[in-house]
Amino acid sequence: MPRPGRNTYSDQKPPYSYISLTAMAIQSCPEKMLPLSEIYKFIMDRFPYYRENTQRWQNSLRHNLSFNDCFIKIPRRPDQPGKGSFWALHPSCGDMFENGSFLRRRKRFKILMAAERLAQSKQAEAAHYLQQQAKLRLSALQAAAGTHLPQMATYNLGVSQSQSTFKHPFAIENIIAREYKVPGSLAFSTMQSMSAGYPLHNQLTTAWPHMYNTCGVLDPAAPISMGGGGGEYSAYGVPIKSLCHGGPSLPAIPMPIKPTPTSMVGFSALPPPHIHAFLSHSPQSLSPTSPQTAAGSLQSSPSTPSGSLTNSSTMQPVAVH
DNA sequence: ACCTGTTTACGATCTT
DNA sequence: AAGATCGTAAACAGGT
Repeated sequence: MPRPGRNTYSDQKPPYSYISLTAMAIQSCPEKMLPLSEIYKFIMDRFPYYRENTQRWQNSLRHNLSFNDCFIKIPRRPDQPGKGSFWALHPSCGDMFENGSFLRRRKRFKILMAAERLAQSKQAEAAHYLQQQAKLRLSALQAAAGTHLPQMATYNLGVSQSQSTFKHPFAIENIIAREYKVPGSLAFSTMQSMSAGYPLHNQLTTAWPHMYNTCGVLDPAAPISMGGGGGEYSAYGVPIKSLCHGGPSLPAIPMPIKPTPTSMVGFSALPPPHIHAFLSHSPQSLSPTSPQTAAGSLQSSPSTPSGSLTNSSTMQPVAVH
């Protein structure tokens, strides 16, 4: 693994996949969306390696943008003249990386097809039923014992807690600032950040607030088609295909290769991102970084040591198969 | 012409 | 070994 210089990886190839690099770029801007040219620029600015052979890697990068469901295309509004569309991260794409490596994802982010969603909804029903049963038993126990048993964390879902402190794992300071801090162990810290949930709805409400309902969750029932303007655009100028690659307008769910123990329990219904974030975090892991601004931290204090994440078991968002 | 975006194909590498 | 992921090349279409 190349050891980075103060700000960059010098001329060596950075240990990040194009997906990571693109996500970094998108995360680095306040709007959480960037046109292709700005993504190029971000990468070239920070990684000299990519100042050469631009044809090659830019082609690869474009391929990744189109091919991977974790990237969504947001068309420019009439008041945003320029070439090409904006690119953003899908609200549910955060849980892609593990192993502490940005070279390879734990699983590929993929949008579910209708049949898979149906199977999932059935699992969700079962999960809900089991949860209700557990609640009932708990209540019965409490009543019988006349005591107040501690609430199960599962039922104690604060919504606001994770929003203000948590930084998306693709935030540049989360990726680079901590990299190599403690060789061998830092990757693990980063992994914790990457595999945890995050309130991506924050950024998406910025990028396309119209697609979010009051819970801050991508709303599958959000206004879709609006006649007249060409048919394939939502009421807010977002092309349907952009929101859901190659399929109906359904929320995307990361698909693990294999169900994990936690996901097998029955939490197959993907919780809203903010709840998922809460579920995925131990209290200690909520503030993974030192207080520094999200954008621009790379330039300002790249060597600033940041707090490492504590180990916490992560909850996989969904089980399919 | 050039840029952007999509798609297909293939080989390398890694994980299970 | 099989499958998943990644990187690369290339063809093509559409827009500016």
